[in-house]
Order: sequence, then structure tokens, then C-alpha cells
Amino acid sequence: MPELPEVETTRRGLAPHVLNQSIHAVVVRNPALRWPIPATLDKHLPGGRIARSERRAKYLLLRIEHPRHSGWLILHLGMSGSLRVLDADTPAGVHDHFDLVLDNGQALRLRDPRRFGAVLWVAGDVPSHPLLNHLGVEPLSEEFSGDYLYTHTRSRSAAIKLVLMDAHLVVGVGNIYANEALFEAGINPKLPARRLGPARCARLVEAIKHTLARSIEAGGSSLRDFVGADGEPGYFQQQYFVYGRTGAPCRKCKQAIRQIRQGQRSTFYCPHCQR
DNA sequence: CCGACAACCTGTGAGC
DNA sequence: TGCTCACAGGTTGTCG
Repeated sequence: MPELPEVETTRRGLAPHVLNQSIHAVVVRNPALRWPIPATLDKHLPGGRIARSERRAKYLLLRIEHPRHSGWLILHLGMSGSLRVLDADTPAGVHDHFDLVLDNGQALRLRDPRRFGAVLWVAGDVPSHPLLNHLGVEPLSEEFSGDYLYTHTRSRSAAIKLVLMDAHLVVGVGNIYANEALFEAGINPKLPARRLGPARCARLVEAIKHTLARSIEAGGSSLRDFVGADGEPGYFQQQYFVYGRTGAPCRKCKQAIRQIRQGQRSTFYCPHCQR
């Protein structure tokens, strides 16, 4: 489920429930995620306090202040992960792999059926980690501009959609929003990136920011659903223009939406509106 | 440096 | 109804 808007919505939804709470215990039911959940968490976390919550790309970062070993807990939801706050004694489901039990009797619980997610620990003041260090710019930051995209695509012959999803360039643009942003910008996803001029780069960057921001905004209305006894977080239903709409009429021109394969992922586009 | 592709794992829905 | 197969929102790692 999680693309950047979902991760950001999750972060905002959890924050009021976990910030300034102290950690009582760590429960690992199944450590076998994308990488093993470090056994050392048990040593580092209890007695610590959750001081901040940040997001970098699709990583959720919890700052843990601890008398002896402060650091950052890194969470990633992979393709199927979700986080909820509930009573710590709520029975765990089969895919509830990890709990952060708080002193107030609640727990932050990670559910992840496909186990592509991650729970990692990095000691120190800065969330530096091999997984974070090579990441490109944040899509909603000022750094990500038309100029930036133009400059960094001059030698890229790969299709623009694949380049958009390259996290070395810009992070957090997943399959859904790559498709939707390209539609909004009127750009054919198969176009080699280097063929885009400054104007189309600028339009595409604006479209990416707009689609992401709109989704985050929409997610805000369902934040209450992140906290509860059971059920999935209430991710907002979104009205997509092209994603998942193979064969359906384009919402602008009525032509049939096409589906192709690019880099082992589905691409959806309107052959008339996107050139 | 760049691009193509396999891999990690489980659930779900389409089609027979 | 039950089986098989393709595919699913992410990311790393390897190879040419």
C-alpha cells in the first residue's frame, strides 16, 4: 500500500500518540523482514523516549532519547506494511511482527504480510545509514525543481517514468504517482528522459508535487483510523486518472487508457493526452 | 555511470 | 467450488 503520501499520513497520525512516550519493551514475533530485525533493539530501546518523528523518502524515523544510547529507529513499510497504535494486550495477528510497547500501556504495532518492510537501528545523532545515504532529493522540497530534473536527465536515455522512480534522483515517487503525475503533465511515460526540455521538466515537477501534496491532504481526513483495536488503517480512496484504469475512458478525452510494462511494473497512460 | 532483470514474500482475483 | 497463475503500492543487488 504505502507510497510517500501514505507514509507521511502514517507519520502524522502516529505522532500525537507516540511522541514523548517512553518505551517499556520491544516485542519481535518474526524478525525475518527485508533485513533481520536487530536483536540489539532489546538493549537500546527500553528506557528510551520517542522524541521526534521524521520521514526521509519512505522511511519513517523515530528519534529515541536514551540516557546511555540514543539513536534512530528506522521503519519501512515495504509493499504491504502498516502501523497502528493500540492497547499493548491486543492479541497479535499472524502478520503482526513487531511491537514497540509504551509505558502508557499502548503499543506501536507493525503489520506486514509480505515482509518487504524493515525495522532497523542506527546509533547517534543523525539518521545516517547505508540505506539513507545515497538517496536523492525529497520531491516536496525546493531542491526538486524543473532545473534539477532537467540538469539530471541530460544523459538519461531511459524512459522518463523509470527515471522518475529512480531513488538516486528523487525519492518517494512510486508507481501510482509516477503514472498520475505523467498524466497530469501530459507526458508519454515511454519518452526518453533526455528528450524532455526545460518547460516539460518544470511542468512534470509541478505535477509530481501537486499529486503527492493532494494525496497527503486527503489522507489527513482519515487520520483517526490509524488508531484502533483492529482493521487496516483507513487509507483514503483516491480517484485516479490512469492508474489501474486499463481500457476505461480517459477522464479528459474519453480515449481508452492503455497498460504497458516498463521495468517489470505496470504503466498506465492515455495515448491521446500524453505525448 | 547506465540499464535490465532477478530476488525477497504472501495475498488476492481472474480464469478455467 | 477449487485449482493455478499472474500480479501487487518497494528496494537491493548483480550482471553486462
